[in-house]
Amino acid sequence: MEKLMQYTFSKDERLCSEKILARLYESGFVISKYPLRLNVLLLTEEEFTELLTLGSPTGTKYKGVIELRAQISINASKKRLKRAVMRNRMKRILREIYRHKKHQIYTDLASSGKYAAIGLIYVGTSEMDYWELEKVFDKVRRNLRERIVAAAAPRAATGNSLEG
RNA sequence: AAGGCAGUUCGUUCUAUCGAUCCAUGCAAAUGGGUAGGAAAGUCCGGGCAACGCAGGGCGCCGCACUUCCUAACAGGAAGGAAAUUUCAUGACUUAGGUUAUGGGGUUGACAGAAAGUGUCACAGAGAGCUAUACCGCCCGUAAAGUUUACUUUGCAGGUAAGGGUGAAAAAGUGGGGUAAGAGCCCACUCGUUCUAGCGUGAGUUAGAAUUGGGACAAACCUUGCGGGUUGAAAGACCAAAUAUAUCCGGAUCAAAGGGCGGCCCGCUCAAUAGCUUGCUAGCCGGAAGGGUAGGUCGAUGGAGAUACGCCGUGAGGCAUAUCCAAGAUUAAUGAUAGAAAGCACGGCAAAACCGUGUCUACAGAACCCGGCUUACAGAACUGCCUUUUGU
RNA sequence: CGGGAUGUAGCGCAGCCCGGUAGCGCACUUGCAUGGGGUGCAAGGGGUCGUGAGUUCGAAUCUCGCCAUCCCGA
Repeated sequence: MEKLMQYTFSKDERLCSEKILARLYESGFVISKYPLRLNVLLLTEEEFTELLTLGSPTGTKYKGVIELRAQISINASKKRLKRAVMRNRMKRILREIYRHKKHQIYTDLASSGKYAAIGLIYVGTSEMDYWELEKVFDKVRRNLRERIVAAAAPRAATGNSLEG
């Protein structure tokens, strides 16, 4: 039962704050594996709860069963993919992949006590299959776990640098 | 039956699992329902809507341009006119190739004005534009020479646009008369222009008369007529949050953000509320400038709305009645995966049925909303026309 | 979403307003000069003027429709 609940993708899981997005692309680190590109910004618990209340206008809290650990924004470049149909299709496939795989990222984040803002960008110039893209995503996710573990060890240093 | 052209319509469906968004019900959990196109595209026109501006007129700028109608409006559409082009039939001319006239059908287009003015017409050619132009040629006169004694050649002064040549284009065309040779110089027909009459709402058309008739380009400047206030949903209205008023302008206030003198810069001088460190700080309202915030609601989906039937109109379309509500996101939904079905193509067959195979099933994604235009589009169906073949 | 500009030889550009010959620099080829190379000099080749129509006797140029690229606007 709880397993099925993990596959949701509601508004609270999407990154909407302009402020955080600007910080993400300015000071977040990058994991790149063609045709995907991942911008990640690790956050503290206070920052993340503030982000959640900002997203909902009435200040209502997230009522899901599992605890949220990340917000994501999925994009496809207009320069790489000319047609709007292709851009929409790749974004939808990426969203489905993230929906099915996000619990693995959540467990990685929970093990080191971190929260994250993620920007997932499709930088390919042609369309791809769901299954091909899932393989690439797995590699990117494994890379991300190493980075999270590395960031958890010198915790104070990274936290200060993100503040500035 | 096949192919081509034009037009119209449609443009995949179902099931399972996991989701997204909106609406309704509900305290909640949840349940039920809706969810992309004909072009949503290009952003090429026209409107609605919003803010700001606005005495009236002129100039300028931009756009449009056969006629009548449709429309909220339009550079859109409908019907018509004239033209161009293509095809067929008939007639005439020609040795043939072909040319030309009339009529029918199809297609096409930003079809006002060149007799208001300016400009351009390369190269070639004698000459490229209001009574133009004489290179070759033709003709008259005259002078010289030659001789067959009425001709030839050359020069000079004229006439000539018929013939040659150049060019995209050479100053209406064809035929006849006329003449020294020629010429709309005269005549007939054709074309053009103007006028009159009939028909048509009108563009025009038909008939008659007059007329020598003054190229092309306005998608060159321009002229005439008509239209246009500017900006664009990032318009605009409101709520929340946040901040800092140094400075400048105007006003309110018992008073103060200054006044007076010399022509100006500038200098001198005088006056002023409260506080205290006695020369510094500080007060209200609106605007400019600067700073802060980066969230939400409305605008925003019931409309020049869709469907059906009836009437009017050649048609675009209009009127009346009935029924219906049919996407509404905002880091941006309308999906992903799997499996069937249907269509299509190919093969197994000569055909049908059936079976098998498949890198087949397009173009393409709302972003305030409508009316058009343009462009893209696998495949399917229907209608009209044309061509070819077969049968009667 | 709303504006604007550009497309010409392998590369960078001019010519377009006001129509008639497509040109400049670098690069390329050949020759000369040098013992050889560079440099220099001379000659030469190479362009559907992005694309499809229209106006015109004639279009890179004027007009319209498409295509591609780039730049602005919170």
